[in-house]
Amino acid sequence: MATRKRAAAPTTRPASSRPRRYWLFKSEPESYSFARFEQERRTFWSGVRNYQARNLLRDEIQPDDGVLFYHSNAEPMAIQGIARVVRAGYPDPTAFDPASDYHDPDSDPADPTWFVVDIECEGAMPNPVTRERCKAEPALAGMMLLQRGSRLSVQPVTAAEWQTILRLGGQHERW
DNA sequence: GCCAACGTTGGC
DNA sequence: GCCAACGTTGGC
Repeated sequence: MATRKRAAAPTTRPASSRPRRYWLFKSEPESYSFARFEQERRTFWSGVRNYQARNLLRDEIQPDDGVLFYHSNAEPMAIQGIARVVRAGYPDPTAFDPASDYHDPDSDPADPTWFVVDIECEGAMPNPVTRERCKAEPALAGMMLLQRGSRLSVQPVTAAEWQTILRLGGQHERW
């Protein structure tokens, strides 16, 4: 730092002034389905054990951001609905729970390795947007989800992709 | 720091 | 069930 001041300037802008961003969260329905999420209405997105995804959960994903809920390893593979981020990243409690499938004994509660965000259900797609449908849509050709070898379970979605998917899903009035 | 072995993800 | 792609681990 070039100079020292008694009070440092804020290093981040308030979340409210930041444009809304969009994300896609993958879940295998056998593990956690959109139907269950719809019933529960709110959940914390636990169990992510990949550093790239962790960085997004910890640093980038903010309240009011939009989330596409995608079923992977499923029939059909599809974006089933949308959610809204309601709490920014905080340490993943399952990492500290020896009884959890996601337990990570190397994660120190004083310096946590893994993070979650809270999301709230905004509703199912009237027409779930299948992976096949996405692949057929030229506007979605650049989607991370569709890139060869892409397997990030929490990934960014552009505003244009978001709008396209909501339109295809019949949800475009909502946001 | 390299890289081979291994484990996982997830579409097909 | 197969296997390509990717991430992690650990010996050196």
